[in-house]
Amino acid sequence: MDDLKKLIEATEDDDELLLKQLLDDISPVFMQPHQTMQSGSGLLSDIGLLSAGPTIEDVENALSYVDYEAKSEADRIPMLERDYNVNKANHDISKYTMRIKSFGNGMADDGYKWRKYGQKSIKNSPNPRSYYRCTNPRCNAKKQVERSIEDPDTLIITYEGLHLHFTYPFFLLNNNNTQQTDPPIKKRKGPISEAQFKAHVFGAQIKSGLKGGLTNSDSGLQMDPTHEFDQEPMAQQGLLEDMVPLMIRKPLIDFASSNSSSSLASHDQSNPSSPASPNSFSWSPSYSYLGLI
DNA sequence: CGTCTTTGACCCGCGC
DNA sequence: GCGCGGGTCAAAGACG
Repeated sequence: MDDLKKLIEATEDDDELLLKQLLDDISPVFMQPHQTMQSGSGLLSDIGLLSAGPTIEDVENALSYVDYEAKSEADRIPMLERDYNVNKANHDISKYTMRIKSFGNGMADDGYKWRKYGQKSIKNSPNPRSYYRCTNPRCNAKKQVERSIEDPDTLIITYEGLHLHFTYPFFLLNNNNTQQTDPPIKKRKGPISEAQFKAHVFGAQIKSGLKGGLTNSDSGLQMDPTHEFDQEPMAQQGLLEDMVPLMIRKPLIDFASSNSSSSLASHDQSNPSSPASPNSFSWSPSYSYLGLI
């Protein structure tokens, strides 16, 4: 509960708008996915389990998609090592663990802004693990990064929770959403209600997680250039951002619905140079907060 | 001077 | 019940 409270407090007041958008997005489209959602009895219950996330299958598909992309854009994902691991507890994935080749540099930089909140040395490993949290107060995403013991060039990155960056941007696709609000982010003022918060998260999860089922893989990447993307220096190094976002993007394909977009990205991104260091890793928070929802 | 990172302390779940 | 180890907090420091 405390966590929830904190999160709520952390949200900004323009969240209401965002919430609305998110809620609007909870359309059948989002729900169609895999069994995780459908099988569940209730939407809420499913979500409560966090099952709203993509399934392994989705991830795999997405990754294969990545490969595909790499061929056409050789420079974009070259450093990715396809080898990846997906941890999942049920059918859903609430956490992504992947290994990528970091050719020496800060490959852990996914272009998003994360705030490092801890670092720990891992037993039997000379390499410390770094903990990152998304800087956007509305986002509970966390990320962990550590260097592989066996291969120093390999980074093990784990994303946990839904990263808004991975979701919103993609909803802009096709439609010009008229209302893109991009609310300028103000500093938090009033907290939103718990219900709102949940709804918010809920919506976000659904989006991002959404499943995959989407069939068209192509659309995943085609986002409308007009939006914030243009300004977003996202994939500078093509790393996590390439992977994770893609994983989620692909599935989203049709979600054009949204409008949400917004801001999040621009907000955090203002600073192109990302803080991530070569060995940092980050992950995000998560569902646990809602845990309950 | 504000923001972000560092780092040790603290918390908590888990296995013995 | 206790110790270990991973995850988080938060004060202090570094940096721009």
